[in-house]
Formats: sequence, structure tokens, C-alpha cells
Amino acid sequence: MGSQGPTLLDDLARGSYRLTAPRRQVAALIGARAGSFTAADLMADASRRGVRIGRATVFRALDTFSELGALERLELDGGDHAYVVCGPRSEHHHHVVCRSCGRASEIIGCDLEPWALQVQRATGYEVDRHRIELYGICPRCQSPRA
Amino acid sequence: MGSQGPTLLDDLARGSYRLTAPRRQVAALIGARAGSFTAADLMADASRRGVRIGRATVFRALDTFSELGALERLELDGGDHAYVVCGPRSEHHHHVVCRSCGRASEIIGCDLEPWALQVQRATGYEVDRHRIELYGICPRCQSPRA
DNA sequence: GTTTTTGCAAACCATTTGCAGGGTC
DNA sequence: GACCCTGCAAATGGTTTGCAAAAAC
Repeated sequence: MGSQGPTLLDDLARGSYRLTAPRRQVAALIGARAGSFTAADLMADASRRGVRIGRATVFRALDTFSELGALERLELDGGDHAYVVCGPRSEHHHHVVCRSCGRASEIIGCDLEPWALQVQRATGYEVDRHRIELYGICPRCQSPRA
Repeated sequence: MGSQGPTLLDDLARGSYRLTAPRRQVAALIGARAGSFTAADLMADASRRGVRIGRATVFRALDTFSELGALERLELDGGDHAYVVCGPRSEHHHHVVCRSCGRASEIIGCDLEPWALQVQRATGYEVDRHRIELYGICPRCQSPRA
């Protein structure tokens, strides 16, 4: 499941970012993951694999990838963050995150415009930004035989 | 605009929580606010008014009120939190927060079921929880003469 | 009188930053 | 060679916690 590794690196190249070993490692670690993950998860993965990399570097890489639109940063309840990989397309979209295994799927085509308009009419607010995060159970975790 | 003060205290009574002076103060501080606010905001208000109250107490009160459904806790981008007052009714709802003045309005009747079903059909996820926060500009901040 | 709360200060902990050395283009 | 990145360690800052005194019931 390391198929998005290349994508992440491509994104790096797209910007004026340097293709460094640490960034490659972070990309690889992300590619090896199935769903959403935290910075701490990556640090754990790294040390488990014997990959030496600085905490700050991981945070900076995550930040960079997010800026490039390759990752989306979710706000966890506790106040810390999780990340999910976004597909190559940078259209507006949201994610469903599995509360059981952490896997995530993209939801393309956020058909929320009508709803936003309705809200706009009801409240008078000019709605221009929204945060939508869906949580549930993924198909894999629903079936008894995972 | 202190009309929800009583509501907050009522909520306290509803649970098995004690009606203490500090909690009353927090309720009053909240009631005196127009929109969303942070724990730091309340601390500032308190010291401005010469009300002595411990930081921890404010956080604990905010937490208590949130548990009672009297407040909703929003996840700010930075990782810290803001709170908005919820009406007496505890129906499912969301908020629109003004990015300019912080005021917030409730959106009752989250008509998201059809959308959730659509997502469910498309991804296979059994969606059972969602976080929706809308941001925009409130009517008051839209008009030139505030 | 028992149980809950408060307040203070210290602890937490994810995230950020300063800075010198090293890698990339 | 110039500029970007890394890594370490120290700093940050919102939030939480331990604990003894004080208040509520």
C-alpha cells in the first residue's frame, strides 16, 4: 500500500522543495500506513524500523505535505492532530475516518452548497469556510472476517 | 445579553453538580459574552472585572458545561479550543461562527442525513458521527455600519 | 460529616523554534 | 557556493493533575 509514496514526492518536486532523505523517509512511512495517523505514529514507525529521524523534521515534513495539499490535517478531540493522505487531485473534498482502524476514505464532490445556502438564508451568515469530518466504521471493520 | 446565564446554572442543577460561587462566576462571564470564546478570554474577562478565579477552575467548569450539553467545544486550527453556548434544547445541531467578531448562531435541524447516506453508499462506511463547523461573516459584520 | 470543588503550582505533551552543521541544487 | 534542511535540545502554551484547604449538601 505504498502507492502514494511517489505522489507525495511528486508534490514535493512540484513546489520548490528539496528532495531530501528525511522527506523521502517520511513519505515512505506514510505510504506504509493504511489510514489516518499522527506524528507520534510516524515517530513510532520510524524507531521500530530503525530509521533515525528528528521529531521536528517529521512535524515539518507533515506541515509541508499539508501545505501542498497532499495531506489533510484533522483536529482530534484532544487537541492534537491526525493526517490523512489526499489523492493526486486537489479538488475540494472531505474524509470519512474509521473509528476502529483509522483508515480513511475521501469523499469527493462535497455536495454541501445547497445546505450552505439554506444556512445562509436562515442565519444571514455569509458562509465561506467549513470543517467537515465524518467518522464511522469502514467496510472492512464491519465484516466479522476482517 | 446575559440571558443564558440562568440556563447554564439550570443545567448544573439538572446534573448532580454543586452550585458553587466559581461556577456561577463562569456562567456569568459566559453570559456576558456575545459569541464564541476561549478559556483565555474568560480568564481575561475575569481579571478585568477583578474576579479572582483559578485557571483550572475555568477549564473544569467549561468541561462540565460541555458535558451537560450547554456548551459546544470547537477545535480551533491551532489546536486550542473555543466554546459556544447551546440553547436550552439539546437537539442535534451545529454552529456558524463569525470569523470577524466570533459571534455564533445555532443551526438546528442538521439536514445531513441524505448526504450521510450518499456517503455511506459510496464508501461503504457506516457513518455515525460527524463534526461540522461553519465559518463565515455574520450579518452584523457584513453591514458597513456595525 | 461526607463528598465535591477550588486553587495553586507543578506536570504534561504535542508542537514549535533557535541555531550550527550538513546536504541539495 | 548559496540556500535550504536537519537535528538536537530548549522553549512554548494550552490544558491537566496532585493535593490540602474550603465549600456545598
